Amino acid sequence: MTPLELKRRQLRGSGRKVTPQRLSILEAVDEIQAQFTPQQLYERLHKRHPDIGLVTVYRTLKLLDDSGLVCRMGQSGRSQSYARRPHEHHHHLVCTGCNKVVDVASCGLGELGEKLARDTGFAISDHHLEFEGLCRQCQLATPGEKD
Amino acid sequence: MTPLELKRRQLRGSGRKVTPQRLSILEAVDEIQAQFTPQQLYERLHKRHPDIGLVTVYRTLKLLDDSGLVCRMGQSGRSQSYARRPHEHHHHLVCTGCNKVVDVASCGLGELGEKLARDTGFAISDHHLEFEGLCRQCQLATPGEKD
DNA sequence: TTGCCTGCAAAGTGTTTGCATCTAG
DNA sequence: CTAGATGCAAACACTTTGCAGGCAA
Repeated sequence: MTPLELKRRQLRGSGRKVTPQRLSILEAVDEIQAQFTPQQLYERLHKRHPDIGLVTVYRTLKLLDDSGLVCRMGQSGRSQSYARRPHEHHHHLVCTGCNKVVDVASCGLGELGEKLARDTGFAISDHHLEFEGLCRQCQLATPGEKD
Repeated sequence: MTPLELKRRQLRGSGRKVTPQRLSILEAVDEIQAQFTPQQLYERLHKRHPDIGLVTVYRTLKLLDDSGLVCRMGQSGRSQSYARRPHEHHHHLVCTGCNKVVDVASCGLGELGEKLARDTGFAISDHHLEFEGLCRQCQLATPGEKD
């Protein structure tokens, strides 16, 4: 199955209409290694698809997040940021230099969660974990030099 | 040393001027068990100190975060939220019912971090961990009933 | 054909800034 | 006395919404 076909199914699977705009957005999201804001995705997208509006990007990202096809991250600067979503339960390792996002599958936090539940009486339902640091490339780059 | 005196020193210690507004804000922050937005803190503060403006709350929270006296959390709804900051390295357990924030001291993520560093080549500098669930009181409250 | 989707422009919302005034040190 | 702090109002930036036309199913 081609990647494009996969995306079609993912969209259909969440009960949405498959439009060219949505496919383009899904495709672009997959290509981006770093986290991105709606604005950034729009700019990138605009080169190849000048017909896609910023509003559609906003609406589609929210929709894809609801459907679990992209991952909403914290805010970057003043705006909300997103990243591609590859796995089910996962966490992130974010490069503070270039914003690259690496996915972390295992976290081994089950035990700590249980201890916390015992200690605090909370019924713990979820957790979020994020590591940050410099990726290999950014470590090699001259300190202070960006891009 | 009185709590008030402690706050004075904390402010002075970070090289800031000690103003009545800042003391009031620090005091109010300490009283709030849950995470809060600048707006919410302002409303609470406004009852006793009608002379403090919303802008000052924004500016002061940012300043206190820079000085490590409050803790910036993720965004709650559309706005940035904060919480009091009691320890050095710590994490949060947030109640999804009432927004109460419990601090978690130990996290035991050192090992996982080292493994990640080995596997990915990242120079990991920090991590953020947050648990969420229902606190005891919210579990007891009739489901669906808020407040 | 029908209901969801899109793009534009306008409206919202939370946050920041300019400036005159005030005050802690 | 001086640099930093405050409050107001205006400016901003990002996001959402209303609406007419378009398109997937």
